[in-house]
Amino acid sequence: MTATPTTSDAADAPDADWLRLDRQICFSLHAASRAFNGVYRVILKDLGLTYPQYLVMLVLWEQGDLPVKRLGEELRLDSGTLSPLVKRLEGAGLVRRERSAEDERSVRVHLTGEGVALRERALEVPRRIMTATGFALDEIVELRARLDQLTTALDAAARAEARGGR
Amino acid sequence: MTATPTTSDAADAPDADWLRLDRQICFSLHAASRAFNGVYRVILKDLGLTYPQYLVMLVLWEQGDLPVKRLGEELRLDSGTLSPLVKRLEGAGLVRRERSAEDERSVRVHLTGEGVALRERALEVPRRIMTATGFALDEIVELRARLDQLTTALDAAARAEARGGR
DNA sequence: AGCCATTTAGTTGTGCACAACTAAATTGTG
DNA sequence: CACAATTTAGTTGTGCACAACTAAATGGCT
Repeated sequence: MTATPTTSDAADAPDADWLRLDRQICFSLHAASRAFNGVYRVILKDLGLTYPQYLVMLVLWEQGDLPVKRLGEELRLDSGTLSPLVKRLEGAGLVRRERSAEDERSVRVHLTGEGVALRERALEVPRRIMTATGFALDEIVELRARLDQLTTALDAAARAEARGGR
Repeated sequence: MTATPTTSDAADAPDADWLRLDRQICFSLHAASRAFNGVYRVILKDLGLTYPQYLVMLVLWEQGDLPVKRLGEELRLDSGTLSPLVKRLEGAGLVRRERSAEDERSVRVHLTGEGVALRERALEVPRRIMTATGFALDEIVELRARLDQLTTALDAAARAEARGGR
């Protein structure tokens, strides 16, 4: 925004400006994510769930019992995150973990009666979140589309960077 | 999106639909945040920095030496996160921590020569990130504005929820 | 059958986020 | 001045994210 002596072309601004801009972009996303997390934290406290635990329960409510592998695919999380998380859900009595009979490697996560029952109390959560955002439904949907687009591009780029480097 | 027997008013869809929508919204933001983090992780590995450490360095490069308190305000982080993070930066030789003489409570974070020097190598980071997003500059700026708007609303709502509850 | 690569969970270690708390210095007030 | 409230860092404990690794089961191949 400020006048820059080095160059006047917006697409090729001085590095220092890019660095300042970068601070604003990456910080914005980071902050938004944590702010969202904070709202969910407050609202979900009633249910005794954390935000990632809520995500797991949403998938189970929607799709029924699943092996840990499938849960990880749905949520883009690996076993290092899911294993202890699911154990905590089991400790809370919301799910059971059962080794599959056909494939002994696989562990299927089942909702307990208590886990199914919790869904009733969760039904009010989305509306409270919507209200908290102050956004209209179509704005949310559009933002979501853009974020998904971003995620797809970033995932591809991360893989490319990891491979080719530089 | 599917036909719903219970009601036909979009603004008052059945709770189950809202729950499914919620899963999509909160997951999108969560995933985008982690995807962004992943790209930064790969790119910053060369510099020996994590994403939050990079944020701290950006603030210091931009604003010069600051007390921990001010850093926390800039980044929306508390001492529980910043104290160990800054110590790791100190361990890496990038900053020094010094108790203020005027106010013994305050600890000022100073860039070392090495910390200042690292800025040169960081100058290429923003362009690589921009490329990774696949977004044009104006798209990024617009997304950023929307995210900031979201953060502001969410922070206010979290405070309101924490107080008034329900 | 015997062997090897793959798949699936889990474990370990590091770092971040945040709540709840402590300790020390400072400020305000009677 | 004395004392209570506030400010500033730091510590502790819990949970998430992810890399790197292990262990066990499976499937394919010769």
